[in-house]
Amino acid sequence: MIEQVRRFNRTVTQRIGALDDAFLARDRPLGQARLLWEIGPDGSDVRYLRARLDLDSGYLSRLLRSLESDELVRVEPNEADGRVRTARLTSRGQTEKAELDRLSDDAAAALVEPLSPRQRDRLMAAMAEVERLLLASAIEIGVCDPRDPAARRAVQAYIAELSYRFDDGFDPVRGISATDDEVSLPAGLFLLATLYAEPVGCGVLKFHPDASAHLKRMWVAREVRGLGLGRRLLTELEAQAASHGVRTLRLETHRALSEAIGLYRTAGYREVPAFNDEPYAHYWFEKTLEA
Amino acid sequence: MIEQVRRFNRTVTQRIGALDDAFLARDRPLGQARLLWEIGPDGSDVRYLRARLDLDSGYLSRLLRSLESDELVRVEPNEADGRVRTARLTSRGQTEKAELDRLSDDAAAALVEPLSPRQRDRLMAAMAEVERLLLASAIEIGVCDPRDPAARRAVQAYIAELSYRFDDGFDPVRGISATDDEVSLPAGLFLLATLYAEPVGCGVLKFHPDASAHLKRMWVAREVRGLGLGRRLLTELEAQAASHGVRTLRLETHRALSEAIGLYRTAGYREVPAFNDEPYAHYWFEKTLEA
DNA sequence: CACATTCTCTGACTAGAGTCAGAGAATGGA
DNA sequence: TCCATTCTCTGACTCTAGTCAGAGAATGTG
Repeated sequence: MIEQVRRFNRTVTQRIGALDDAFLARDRPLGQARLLWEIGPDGSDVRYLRARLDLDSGYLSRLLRSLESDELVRVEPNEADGRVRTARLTSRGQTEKAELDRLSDDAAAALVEPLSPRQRDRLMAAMAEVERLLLASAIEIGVCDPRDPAARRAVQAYIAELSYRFDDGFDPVRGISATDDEVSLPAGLFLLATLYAEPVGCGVLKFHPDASAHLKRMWVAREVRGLGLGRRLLTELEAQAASHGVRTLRLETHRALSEAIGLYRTAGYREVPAFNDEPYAHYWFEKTLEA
Repeated sequence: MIEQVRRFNRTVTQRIGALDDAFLARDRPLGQARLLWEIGPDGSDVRYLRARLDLDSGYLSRLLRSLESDELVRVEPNEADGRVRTARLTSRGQTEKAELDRLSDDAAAALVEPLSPRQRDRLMAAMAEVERLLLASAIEIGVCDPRDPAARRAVQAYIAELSYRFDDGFDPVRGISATDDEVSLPAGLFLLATLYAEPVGCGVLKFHPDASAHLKRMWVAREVRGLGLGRRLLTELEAQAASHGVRTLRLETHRALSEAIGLYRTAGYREVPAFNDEPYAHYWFEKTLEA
């Protein structure tokens, strides 16, 4: 298997990487080209660019100066915060970016050109599959403080999702609580899944004194559904629970969340009578963890 | 379709490219690491390394010096030709290379680690498919002088293949001729397929005064079979023939070459009575080209 | 044997990519 | 208001990668 990954690696970097680098940049240093690309049509704060491209602030500053002297970019103060500066593409910069885009398109087209229509179809399908699965493998899961901004965004997305899907709406304060303290160690924990530092999933545990735990806030972002993230989160939550001495996991869920219900059933949860009065619940589940 | 290629590109270079570069080299400049890798267990002539990695001779020389000063490589004169020098790994160099290998393996393993067994299987299959098709698209086809060393190697491989497959052996001088002059323009042409500058297929045409041409020397290297190269070669030969005013293509083939026979049939060639006395032929085919 | 060619190497460059320390302005919180 | 922090920028570096010209030894060829 590892041999396959490495062979793939070799072929792909030779074929695709070559296109990318020098090619795409048309006499422009790669760093500048990447930056031009990342600024985008609406401009970007310099600090965002720094974080996104993971550049040294001095280096980024110099890159921006050189793009400015080519009149491709304008860097202007941010009106909300005087320390921050915002980079915007000039109209010349937009033209240049469109040109880079075109070259990249051409390179991609040249790649499939020698293939027969059937081979092209198969290549597209296989590429989509590889991309999907590499995306899945790029998702990182870890325990995180619920006060972390990324965790906050995850919970907000979770609430927005439920409000949208429940025919009766969703008001988080009406349900069983999951305060910051309740889902921070040692009382519980917050598990966050991120893709390139963006939150794409979460789940929380509240530990109880009787070696049981309550599972809540299971959420998987729409853009990464179908990648098995729900199951990965659930497995990891169970492992975390077990390592904290939990023997029984309990959870409740809403009838609208059919994928979640399916997930719980296939993961070995059995339906039990209502063990609380959560207003948004229609199903209650329980699973005994292996020692 | 182009969008798919570019999306793939982005994801893959982010996930796989990252592994490769700095990572794999463990504090060693990438150039040195690549060189260490390319020298291989039996050593390599410096000129081979230069051609293979496409490096400037001065640059390569300096890279070798730096590897020598780290005692990873020994460069010694070639006994057969005093101008040529041969680079060999020292035992320390071999250890270092094994270490790079191990890191690369680990990186590949980490890539698949978050996936479920089923996802891994699908990823492996999709990677193999992408790799295969990108390899196919990397094959370049062009008219070439039959005296070119790469063309010579192709013909030799062709002869070796037939000698192996024909139960009655194969002696190229007994068959219909295809001399250098006969398969050079304007009398004919030699079409060569190369993969990374290595010959992997060929085919030749001999033009006749009656607007017909004779097709010979169709060969596809074993390592690239199943990539549709035979059909690509045939299509290109037909296009070349048509552009030289040919209306009728003729060819003969041996009963042992079943894939070729199938290819000719599905490409619109119809079997005709023997039109020559080629001693190794069992089938004769003909196709009228569209104007 | 003379002469062109092949092969490797050295010297003298350039450019891109990136690091590190610190200055200076703006901001936020005690 | 003071002080720590945030954000951007400049100056002074390093390292890798790569180019170009030419020297010098060995080899092949008419």
